[in-house]
Amino acid sequence: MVTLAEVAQHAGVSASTVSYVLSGKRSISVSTRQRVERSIHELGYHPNAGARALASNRSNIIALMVPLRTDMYVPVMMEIAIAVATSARTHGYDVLLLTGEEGADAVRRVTGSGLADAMIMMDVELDDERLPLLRGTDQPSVLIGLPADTEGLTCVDLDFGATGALCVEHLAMLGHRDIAVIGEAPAVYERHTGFAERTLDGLRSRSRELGLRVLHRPCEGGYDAMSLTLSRIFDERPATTGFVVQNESAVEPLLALLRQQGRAVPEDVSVVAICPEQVATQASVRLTSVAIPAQEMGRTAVERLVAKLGGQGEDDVVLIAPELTVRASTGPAPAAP
Amino acid sequence: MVTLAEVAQHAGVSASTVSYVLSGKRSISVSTRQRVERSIHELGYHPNAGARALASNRSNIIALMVPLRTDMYVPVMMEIAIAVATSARTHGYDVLLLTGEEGADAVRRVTGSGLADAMIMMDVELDDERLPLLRGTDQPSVLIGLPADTEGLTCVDLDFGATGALCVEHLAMLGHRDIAVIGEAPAVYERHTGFAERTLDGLRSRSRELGLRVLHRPCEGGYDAMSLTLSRIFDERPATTGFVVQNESAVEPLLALLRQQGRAVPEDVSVVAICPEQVATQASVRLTSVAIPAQEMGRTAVERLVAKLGGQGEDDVVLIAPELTVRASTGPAPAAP
DNA sequence: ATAGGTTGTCGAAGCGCTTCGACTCGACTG
DNA sequence: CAGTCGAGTCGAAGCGCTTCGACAACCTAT
Repeated sequence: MVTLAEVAQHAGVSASTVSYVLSGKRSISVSTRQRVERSIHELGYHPNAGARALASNRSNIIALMVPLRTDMYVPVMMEIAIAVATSARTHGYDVLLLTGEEGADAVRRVTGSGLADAMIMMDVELDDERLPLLRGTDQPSVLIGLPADTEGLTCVDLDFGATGALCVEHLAMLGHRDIAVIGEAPAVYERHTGFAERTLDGLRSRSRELGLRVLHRPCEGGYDAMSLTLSRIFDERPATTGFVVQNESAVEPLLALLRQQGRAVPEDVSVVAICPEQVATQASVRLTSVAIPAQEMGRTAVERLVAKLGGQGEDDVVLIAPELTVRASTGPAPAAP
Repeated sequence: MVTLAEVAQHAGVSASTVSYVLSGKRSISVSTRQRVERSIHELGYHPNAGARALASNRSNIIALMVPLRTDMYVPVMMEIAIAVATSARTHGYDVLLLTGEEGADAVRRVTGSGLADAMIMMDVELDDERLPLLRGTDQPSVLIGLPADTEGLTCVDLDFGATGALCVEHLAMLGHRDIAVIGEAPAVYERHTGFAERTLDGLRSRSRELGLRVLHRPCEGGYDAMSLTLSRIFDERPATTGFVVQNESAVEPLLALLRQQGRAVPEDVSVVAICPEQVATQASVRLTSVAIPAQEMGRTAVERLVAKLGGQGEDDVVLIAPELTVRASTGPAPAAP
């Protein structure tokens, strides 16, 4: 293993000079710099991470806590994780992958040991047990998701309130008056991750302004659950012509069931989904949808964190504006019979 | 930040004694151990990761390289990644998340800097550019996936050859004679990740032994591609009654199209899928399938790696035996008309 | 009683890097 | 021309930990 000292000797300078070439914290003459850089290259030198962390008190590692529940929003999570890893690298950081399993202990361990310089937490619950720890430490952190109390925290999330509003605006504009919302599984509401409630709040208050009738039903994914939910919806509100779907795994069942009942999309009923682009474009009907901007969320979180590490960022909440893409699943409401 | 020395002082012993309490590498009297442990607890001490890595030359970190392509097998990848992170923790390791983006450079960087003690590589291609590096370093590594030449490498993967064979055996046993294989997207075959070819090889050779006719067609997922592929299959082999599907995103389209054509599953045609459990159980027909054992793969990879780090493991290939679960999508072949 | 082991503890020497103060040398100022 | 300044470089002091050799203190076997 090549060390700084060997590079220094090879280049005929002192170790500290090599260090300054690497960090750029003091000026170095062009000739020296080039000589050192050539030695580094020739010897294939890589600074030892441990030594560097010890001496500088910074590890250049960002910890990323992902939820353990692998049964939900998995593609979105993965996309965020990869976006975090990729952007972190462009800022000179590596990413340590923590699962939610350890919970608050993981936070203590990582901050206590100096393993990571900062932390990104995904899938934050409204009243998360890890939040007091984050507030109590001087280690920078960014949440992806929105807890109940954001005081002293930096959060990044899609503006789910605006997302809900946007969906019903689109349907209202097309003349739909009776809207059904296929929500996430009841478990999601019970866990209070918040985003589902926020969507609903935004959607309801905009509907009220627009004079729409809204029926909300949580729904586990899959055909059986969807079938039951759908028949109940039409029992209760036969005039329903617009659907907003937030549960990815209910999308395809919904489309299949509507087809089966002889209701054409978008001629008879319109469907707006809140889901990743990929789901929207690969469904059996190309879906009008509000995308979940996973990449942007990951990238933004890293940028915020790096700013804080540089002493510049301040605590605040970044809500990403939703964008609705019109595809083939929405159209004008049918004329009343 | 609490240091070893502070713990030592608090407990009234020397620093080295505290270190030996922590590592257990020398015997310590019960009374001293208890005193030290109490001090550690009271002060909330966590060993500094950088200092430890520097002094011991081991970081207790495992690097995990995931593919950058976020468009494929994503849920499986995520499940593996989480299984790796979780198992690694039970062995005292943390996981560093690397994306494929940096390619071979990432391998050099991580091994060169001592950032990680070992490495797990997912989505290995048949002739991967990173393999020479892995062979050339003394850093232990495990691949998830199977390259062309496994000499000097440790690999973990599902036995895709046996998987293909198992699928056709099941169909043959039910009396099906004409089998169509809906393969992965052409891009997968072109990238030579290997698993798709191995499935096909195993499937073909077993079919030959069983006297089955096999028609293989690669297929991008989605409805349009599937529709085209399906009509070509029935044009060429009208007697087809058995399907093996390896492309997750073709599963639902296939079922929908068959339904639409009036072919009942499993009365008229049988479908076997190679996919994660979740896809099999959530599809519109509960699918007879061979599961991709993501958790087991991740766990096994970590166990292998930890064994190698302990100087015990040897290089070899671990092929996980496939298991076929019979559900509602396969049944006896219809009597010939 | 004495040589030889064990057991438990300590001190000190690093691990490879960053960073501070100090030093040299040439260029500029008044 | 002396004094001042900035640019460029070096030496040395740690960062917090592990680990080796040393050394008491005690036990066992002769």
